[in-house]
Amino acid sequence: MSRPAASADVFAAIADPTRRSLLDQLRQGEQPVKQLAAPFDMSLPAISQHLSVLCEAGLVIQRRVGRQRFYRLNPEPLKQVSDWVAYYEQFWREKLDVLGQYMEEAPWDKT
Amino acid sequence: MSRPAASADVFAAIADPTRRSLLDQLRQGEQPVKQLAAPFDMSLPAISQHLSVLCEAGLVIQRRVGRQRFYRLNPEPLKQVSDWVAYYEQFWREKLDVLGQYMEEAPWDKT
DNA sequence: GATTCAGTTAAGCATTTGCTTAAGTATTAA
DNA sequence: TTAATACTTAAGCAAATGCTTAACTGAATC
Repeated sequence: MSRPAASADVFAAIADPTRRSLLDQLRQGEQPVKQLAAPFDMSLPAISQHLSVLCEAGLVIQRRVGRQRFYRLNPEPLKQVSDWVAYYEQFWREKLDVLGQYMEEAPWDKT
Repeated sequence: MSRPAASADVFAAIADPTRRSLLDQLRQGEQPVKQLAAPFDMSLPAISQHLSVLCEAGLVIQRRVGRQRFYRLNPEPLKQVSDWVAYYEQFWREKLDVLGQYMEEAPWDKT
């Protein structure tokens, strides 16, 4: 595979809620910066900076069209996160199973 | 369910590699701080601070036994991460599928 | 050519983060 | 009771982060 661009830490990239929102928004497809920035109460440079963090993490890819910059999702690096968290999946499943049983057996306050 | 303790941001908690290591280590079971700290080239207070970040995120639970503090994994909050990343799973699968086809058809350098 | 538009880059700043060493708190052991 | 153990908390600091405004670049339009 053609080396995923020396990616900076993906975990750090998705730590910021604004950046996660940007990724979420990009699920709808490739979009120019202005459109991506619209939902945020934040300056354009701030968004631009977030996008370049995502870019360095390999999570988005830039494409220039005239004076616009379209960004699109490149979710591949998220596999690292998925793989890491998958190890824990069994643990919390166990835990929820046990809790589930517990809940069934204990008919008091469940808030 | 008994409210997961007003948890601070899980994504931020797992952004730090030391903290991820601590969690990884805790998969082997409950351990006192000294044991958890052993593999790291870092002061005990530093580890203690990382553990309290994990604690605030609800990812570990403390138990006092004599003068020791045992920490154990509480992976439940990771479900947030798992759920979030799951949305992207389809995207990168698509992508890898396409890439896979491409690779099969292109018998040149695959480093 | 001059202006507008889309966006980035630069500079500055307040806050947060990740560490350190030093000091404090329980608990056990001598 | 004194000292050692197993930590945490406090204080301080350098570096990183997330934002801002101002200045720049490059493409489209007038």
